[in-house]
Amino acid sequence: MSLAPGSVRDSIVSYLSMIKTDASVKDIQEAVRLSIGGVSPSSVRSYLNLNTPEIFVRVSRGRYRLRDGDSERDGRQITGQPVIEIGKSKLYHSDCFEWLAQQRDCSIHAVVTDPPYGLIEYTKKEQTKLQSGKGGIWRIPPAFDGHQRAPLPRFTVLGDEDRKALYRFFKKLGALVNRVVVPGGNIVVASNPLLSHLVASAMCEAGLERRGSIVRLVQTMRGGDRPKNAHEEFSEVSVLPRSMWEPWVVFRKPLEGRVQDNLRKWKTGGFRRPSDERPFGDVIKSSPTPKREKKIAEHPSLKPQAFLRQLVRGVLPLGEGVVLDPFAGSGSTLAAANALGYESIGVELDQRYVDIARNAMPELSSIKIDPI
DNA sequence: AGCTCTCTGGCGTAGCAGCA
DNA sequence: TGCTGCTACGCCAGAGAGCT
Repeated sequence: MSLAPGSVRDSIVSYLSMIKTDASVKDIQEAVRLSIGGVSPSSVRSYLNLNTPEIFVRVSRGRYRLRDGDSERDGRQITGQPVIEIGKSKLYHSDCFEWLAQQRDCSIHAVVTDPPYGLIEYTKKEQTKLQSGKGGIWRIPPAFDGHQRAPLPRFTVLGDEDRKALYRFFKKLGALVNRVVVPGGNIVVASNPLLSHLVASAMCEAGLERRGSIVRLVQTMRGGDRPKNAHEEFSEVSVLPRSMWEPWVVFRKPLEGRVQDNLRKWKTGGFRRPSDERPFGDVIKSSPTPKREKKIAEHPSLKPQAFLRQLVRGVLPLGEGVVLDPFAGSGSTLAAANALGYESIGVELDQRYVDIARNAMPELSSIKIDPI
């Protein structure tokens, strides 16, 4: 009998995580048999043994349990003190899902974040390859004009299962955020034209209201190409539209009463106008992230301060409250909030980006940007 | 971006040695 | 004697790289 790769592993892990204690090899074998059918007993024994101590702990002869979560293993914290505190900004080194699960209801007023898309691209393995500049699924755009370009994630490598995983990822995020954010709070999530519909439907299913998109007008390197192997024959064709914008999907936690009630009680329920005369608009002219900012914070998807500050300023209608970035990266959103005098919290899983954020946050927030 | 080809490494399985 | 620990091995999905 041929099993799908990983099914024995998933079955063992699922059983041990369910019983939350140790079990005998015999019990584990029986659980695997009930779960996925007849499996060679030696496969189960072998799998347990080969993955001890990474995944399993051998409690005694013939007895195994699941190793405790990552947070215990690599020193990351779920709650506790922030690892970086600059001005009114705090950065926690943690898994944001674990971190959000520990937070009080209604303790955040807005969320601005650029989550990891593709997921594959942001796994530890692919990140290591990206940092080493060799291998991996990050695509290096051609240097046709003599300029070296930064690696881009290849969203097209996502298959059906990856898209389902992405949907689950955003639904889980939406549910956690929905509890932690106050009624009327804005949640703005960076996306791209190929995946924004998935983000929107998952977050809405989690209970958030979709409130349109904010368009970051920026020339990207995605799409626009002529048909492969027929460039000359179809020189007038672009297979996929060249992306000249980036959608930031806007959600709102359902209001409690009227907008004015929310504004009085929670300080949320709308966007802050750039000026008395101008409403907050859904198109923000932008440009690629300036070199000097990339030099300060070497993160593959760093967004420019000029753009982030307009966005972060807008999400707190009265300029009061706490802005959260659960995928803080090198802390650029926190830097923008700090420059505006807003209170902000970031959560970042990767120690390397936390290390970068330590210097990047004060440096990015001290950059002078011309008033809007 | 997307296709194709090569080849690595993860995974499942078989089977033997040794322990309880 | 039965169960567990451990090693070797083969398969194949998918990573990596090159090309258009």
